[in-house]
Amino acid sequence: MRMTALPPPWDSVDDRLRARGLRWTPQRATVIEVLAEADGHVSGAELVERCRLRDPSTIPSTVYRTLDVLEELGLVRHGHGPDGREEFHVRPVEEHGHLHCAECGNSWELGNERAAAVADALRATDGFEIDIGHVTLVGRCRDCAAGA
Amino acid sequence: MRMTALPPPWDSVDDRLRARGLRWTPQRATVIEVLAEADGHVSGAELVERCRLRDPSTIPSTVYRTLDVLEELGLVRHGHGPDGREEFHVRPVEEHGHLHCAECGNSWELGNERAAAVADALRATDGFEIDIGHVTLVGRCRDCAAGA
DNA sequence: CTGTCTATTGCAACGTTTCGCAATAAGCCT
DNA sequence: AGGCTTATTGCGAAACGTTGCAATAGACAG
Repeated sequence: MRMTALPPPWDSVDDRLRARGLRWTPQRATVIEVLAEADGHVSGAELVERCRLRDPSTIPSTVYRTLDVLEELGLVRHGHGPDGREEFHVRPVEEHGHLHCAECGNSWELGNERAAAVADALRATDGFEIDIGHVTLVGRCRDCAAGA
Repeated sequence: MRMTALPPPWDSVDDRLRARGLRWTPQRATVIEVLAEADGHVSGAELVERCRLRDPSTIPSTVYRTLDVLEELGLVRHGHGPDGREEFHVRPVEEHGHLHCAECGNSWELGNERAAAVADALRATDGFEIDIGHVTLVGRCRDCAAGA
């Protein structure tokens, strides 16, 4: 039924799972297919919904457990949006963070170099290596701060 | 039934509510009493549980709604723990952040001055005024980073 | 003290995510 | 192809929060 082969890094997931004593199942294949088409950010609920589109018998807990496994393989990373809900970084091409303005509600990405400045500040004071992509930093953007 | 008056800033909450056209109710009094004894950090679930101890008829949604109101008055601030769950900063004596090591699971507070370094780094690059207390920064602590 | 206005409550249902457990089915060996 | 082992699944329940709505009850004016 599948017309095209999955693009890397998704093409060899089945072998990588088996190499670890884990198993390749149709449910996992569904999640992988959805992820392969979803580069960027997706919430857990979105992922479940898209899987259900392909396979109406999809069970949420299976999706979440598959995501856990894929995170161990390094294929996705989970983080948390401004409201604390789960958010998955798919195929993280580049490390980046997220900013969210509590006043106007807008969000921005925090690119590599600028994220590095934050990471450096923490490393210098605490020796702490922050995972900048894990949480959404909340505060007020330049414009809202100026207006208040 | 209450033996002692509430300490500031809790002593005049009723008047401050009324001054805004809001109301002083027994349910809100219960939440205030619990908060007055809980300086520091408390999760939403803990707050509900402690309220239920005083008043078994406590309803969760009422507690959460009261917390929203108190946040508007500036008496509490909500944030998110490493797992994204809600966490309330009660009577924030000093602004501070939180660090959590994903490897060893320990957590630390990020005091005023060190938090300022992070805030400065962001302000310099984006003009973004971070609310450092809102989220728990996740990463690896000095020891875990060294060991890996 | 009574009446009016509307903020708040209680309740029930929902959304997101996690967990335990018994049944199923991958993977592998012969 | 058949059998064994155990990773996964499906399912139900639970934890944490949020939301809509009708009923209740603060606050204030007269």
